[in-house]
This record gives sequence, C-alpha cells and structure tokens, in this order.
Amino acid sequence: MSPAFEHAVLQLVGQIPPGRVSSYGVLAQLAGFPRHARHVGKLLGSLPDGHALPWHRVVNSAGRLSRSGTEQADWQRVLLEQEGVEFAASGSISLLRYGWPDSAYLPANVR
DNA sequence: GCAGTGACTTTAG
DNA sequence: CCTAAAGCCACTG
Repeated sequence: MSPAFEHAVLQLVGQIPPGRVSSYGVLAQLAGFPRHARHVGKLLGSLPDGHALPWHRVVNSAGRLSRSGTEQADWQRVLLEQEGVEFAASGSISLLRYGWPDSAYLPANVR
C-alpha cells in the first residue's frame, strides 16, 4: 500500500471523537482512496500493540463489528460501550446517532 | 500471471 | 433482519 494511503487513514482514525464511530468504507473515501475499504481493515489489523489509535471506533457499513466472535471484537464492544455507544439488541450501532463525520451517514436522499 | 484470501460494500430476494 | 452473489484491490504462494 502507498504510504499516502496509510498516513491518511491513520490520521483520520485519530480524529474520530470519543463516543462516535466511522466505517472502513467512509475512511477510505475520506482518505482519497475510494474502494479501498478492505485495506483500511487490513491496516488497522496490522497495527503494532501499544499504538495510540482508537481503532475500536471503526465498524462496517452496517454499524456492526467485523470479525465478530474474536477476542478483539469483544474488546472493541466493551471499549465502545464505555464511551457511551449503545448497541441494539441485534448487536448493531446506529450510525445516524454515532456515525462520524455526520454528513457521511445521512440518508442518501438528504445527503 | 493465475488463484485464493480478507477488520468491506451494495444490491437483490 | 438474514443470506447470497458480485464487485472491489493489494497481498501471497
């Protein structure tokens, strides 16, 4: 991956406010690399231990956790709940309420 | 170069 | 709400 891609994505992840979430696709889009959603995931997954980025604030376009069933996903859910993010009974997050940036999650007809 | 593999997304049913 | 299928793109063998 180009250094520009990694830098832009990491930069954006660090800007997500506590209690808010963003998605792989949106981050890739904002970073200037549309259609690279999968690479955002790969990048976050390859981050070294002890990094300072709030990787747990990144979920998929459906507002659900990826790799569910893994320890990381469980940890991610705990971290988000501690920041005040509510999970619906179905296990999903309302991107309309917690999505960041706001404009990226408005209904298509309004956006 | 081809095939398999994803922390993905969208559309259709 | 859930599954299936297709499209996506860099990486790996």
